[in-house]
Amino acid sequence: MPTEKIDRRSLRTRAMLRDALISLFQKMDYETITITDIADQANVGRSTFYAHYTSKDDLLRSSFAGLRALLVDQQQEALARRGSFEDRSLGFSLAMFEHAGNHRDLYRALVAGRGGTIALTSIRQILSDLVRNELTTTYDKANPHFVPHELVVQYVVGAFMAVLTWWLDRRAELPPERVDAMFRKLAVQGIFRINEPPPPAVPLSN
Amino acid sequence: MPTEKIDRRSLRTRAMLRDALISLFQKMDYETITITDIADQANVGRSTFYAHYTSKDDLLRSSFAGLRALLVDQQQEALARRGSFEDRSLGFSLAMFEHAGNHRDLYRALVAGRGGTIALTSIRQILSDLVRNELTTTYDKANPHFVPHELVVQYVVGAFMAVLTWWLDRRAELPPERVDAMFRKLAVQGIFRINEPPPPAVPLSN
DNA sequence: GTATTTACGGAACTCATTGTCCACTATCCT
DNA sequence: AGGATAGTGGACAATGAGTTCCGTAAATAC
Repeated sequence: MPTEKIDRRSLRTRAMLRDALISLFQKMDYETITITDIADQANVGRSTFYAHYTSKDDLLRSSFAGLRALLVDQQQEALARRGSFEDRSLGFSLAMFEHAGNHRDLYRALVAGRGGTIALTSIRQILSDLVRNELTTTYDKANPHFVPHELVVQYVVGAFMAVLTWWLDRRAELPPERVDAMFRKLAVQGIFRINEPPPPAVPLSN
Repeated sequence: MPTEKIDRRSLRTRAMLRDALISLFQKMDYETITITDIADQANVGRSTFYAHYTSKDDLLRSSFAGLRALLVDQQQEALARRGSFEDRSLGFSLAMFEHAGNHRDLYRALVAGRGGTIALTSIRQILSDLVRNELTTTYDKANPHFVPHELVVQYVVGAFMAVLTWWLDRRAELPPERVDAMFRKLAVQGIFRINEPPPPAVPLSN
């Protein structure tokens, strides 16, 4: 069992520190937040902070456990569905857009500053694992030995992260389903046709 | 004329500061570099630094002028070429891979640390401008009013940056032409087929 | 070539933050 | 209840950010 009975006090203060960081995130840039700020906001001694986390980054990184679980679920569910390849692929996408949309303010604060780096890196890491896993069960069989596996993973996740941050910067005006559909159309058609001949000339007539 | 005759001494010290930062980049993380370090490395007074730049970030950002010019050239050249849509599209890609490959050590140092953020953001900005410009002359006509213009820009640039950093992390083993080809195949086919029906079922037989 | 303008150096100073330490207290666990 | 564990708040040295000032050096203007 992974739960090694941690003292309630520890759990409490850790939660308070997490919440404090999230609160501060909405008020100021991540970089300008100091350990003192966090400790004050959490009503906790500064030395207490160091008893649990080694740095701001450490604290931030530790706050991405739930998200991973959520996305893994969604992926499993999508893969288990019937339907075309595109319907079942990239199952994390919609869930991620929705999650980000629901916590829009937080995410936008995250993405904005330089501190977004850690957050985005964490998310990127989670998504990379998902995509990598998904591709081993699908893409590989269809397109063996053509483009390095990991290149496709990075391509897809990079594109996704870019669309996600763009969407958030735009105040998430488009409904999640729409962005999701657009992203996946771009991505899936790009990924699964690389063995085919190039597309025809551009249809200027219509 | 944009050159407002700047004192030679200024030009010299600015160059020395730039070089100093680049040197230090190879030795230590961007975050751990201090203004003092830069000034020392450049053999310049610390106050002199502040006479020219307001911060480390400011200095770093100012070091991306040449790159932009190079990439714009490449794009123009590629667009002027004859050939298929894919051949002419995304003309910055190969140039960027080659530039990064030639200055591999520097780029890898840039990408590695957290300070890469500023560098990567600068590059991302440059590339976004290029792609946006390119799409207004091509993509728009082919796929009007379907996916927001800017979404495609972000999608492409995000994917590119991800592939680029992955490639650099891998010590740039693949030749630039290869990565370029792979990236553009993924990107172009993904971008220019969004009006067409979905791809056929996966060819498991072969 | 001289005068004027501009940049440089370097020290001094203020301020904010980090990270560590310690003795004391509060809380939990069983 | 009593030992273990966690939290408190203050003191501490160390580091770096910016700013200011003034004497000196170098470039530019004419």
